Amino acid sequence: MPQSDTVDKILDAAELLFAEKGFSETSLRMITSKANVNLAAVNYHFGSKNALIQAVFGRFLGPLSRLMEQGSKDNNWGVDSNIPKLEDILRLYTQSLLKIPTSHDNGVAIFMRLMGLAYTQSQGHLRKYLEQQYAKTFRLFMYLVKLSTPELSAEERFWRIQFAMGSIAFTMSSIQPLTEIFENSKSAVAKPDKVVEYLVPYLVSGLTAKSVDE
Amino acid sequence: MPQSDTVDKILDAAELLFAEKGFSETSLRMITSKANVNLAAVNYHFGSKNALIQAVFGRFLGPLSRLMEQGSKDNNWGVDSNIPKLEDILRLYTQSLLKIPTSHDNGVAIFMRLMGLAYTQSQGHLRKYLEQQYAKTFRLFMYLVKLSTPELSAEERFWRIQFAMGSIAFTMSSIQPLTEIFENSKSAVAKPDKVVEYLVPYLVSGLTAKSVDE
DNA sequence: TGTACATCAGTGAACGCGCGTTCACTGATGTAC
DNA sequence: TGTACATCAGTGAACGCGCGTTCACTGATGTAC
Repeated sequence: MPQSDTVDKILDAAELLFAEKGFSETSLRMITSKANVNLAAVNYHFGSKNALIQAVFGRFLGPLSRLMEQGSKDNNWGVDSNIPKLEDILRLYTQSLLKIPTSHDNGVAIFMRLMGLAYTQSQGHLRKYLEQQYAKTFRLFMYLVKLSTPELSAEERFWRIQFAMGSIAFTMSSIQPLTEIFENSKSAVAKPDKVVEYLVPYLVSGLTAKSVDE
Repeated sequence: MPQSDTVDKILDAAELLFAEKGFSETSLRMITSKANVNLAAVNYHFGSKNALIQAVFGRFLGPLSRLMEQGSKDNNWGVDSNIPKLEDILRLYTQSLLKIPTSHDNGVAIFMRLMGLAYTQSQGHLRKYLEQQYAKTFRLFMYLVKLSTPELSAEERFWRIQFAMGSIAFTMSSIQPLTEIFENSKSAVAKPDKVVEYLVPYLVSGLTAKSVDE
């Protein structure tokens, strides 16, 4: 045991409970008792519940955004009129998701669920934090999609990206009770990499559909 | 003024506040003070906060599910090998959404936001209520989609419908701060019927994409 | 090497607060005879 | 028509509870001289 793993124990427990119940519905008492640490330890190490929520996101979004930006750089996308194919962008981004190091078995499903919650639960502080921290990654994504779908109007592209975001954030977040995800699910169906296989062609086809503007 | 409009005043206020903040984050005191009614009136008329949440959904899902089932019947879908086109199914369903009578100007955006919240916030009682009340409507939809996409495997169809649900539920629910939806938005972009115009071809194209199984 | 002090992770108990719900009560309207 | 009672919408105040946060404190480890 390292000299202090209290911080990680809190993050691990909080991640699971937030994903299962949501932010407001998870109390610090639930988190600290699951993590086997003192109630006051959260405020000692993180300062507040809101700061803990942000730390949970930072722990996986940091690596994720680095993977995505590195992948884009490795492919020289956007450099010297090197235009990426939409499918390759989506595949890089979804594959990056699967590569994040996680502390639980179903880490990816939990991350997707958390991203879905971040989108829909009105945690003003969290929205602000995510915008500040990851605006760069998001703008890069928008730029690459723009390069690969020149036929779309800016407005239609905007909406289609929103639709696609919805598909992704929702997918594993709310289909079935999370208990089924946590327990070793009987059906192979819920395996994240399998779902990604289904997701990419769906997204490509939706994003490149014939425009209604035409 | 009718002899008692307290019930409606509560539902109107609750609908707006739930859409804006979420269920757990909205207190009965916020609702009753916005509605200008007594705090105890919620428990008097509805019995509990959970029952109020369900009533808010019932008020618009009732008409919606009737519109959808009637539309399907009018088209004779599924009768005498009368197979609907996927685009027509989606168009009927999204048009039904736009037809629900609402008490506010942005009623449809609010409904979509609420559906998104119902999906993602872990309100066990709400999930149970929706399943009980609207299982029939949902099964009809699944059946029609199955008729119109015979080329998909059951598994891939299942996932694609989940993706599509995600797009719909998310779309207007979380794109921009709701304040912008409530205020007379400067951009015509946020108009629900305009967005539906964009949504349908996206969904059709995604749902009918070439299967990865092939 | 020994002593004094500083730092820091962690703790147990309590704080005030806002929450959903309950309860005794009011006052208006309807009903029976 | 008048009186007695029942029904029902609504109310004001209080209830106990769980919440996030705070605070004084402990004890182990590191540092200075």
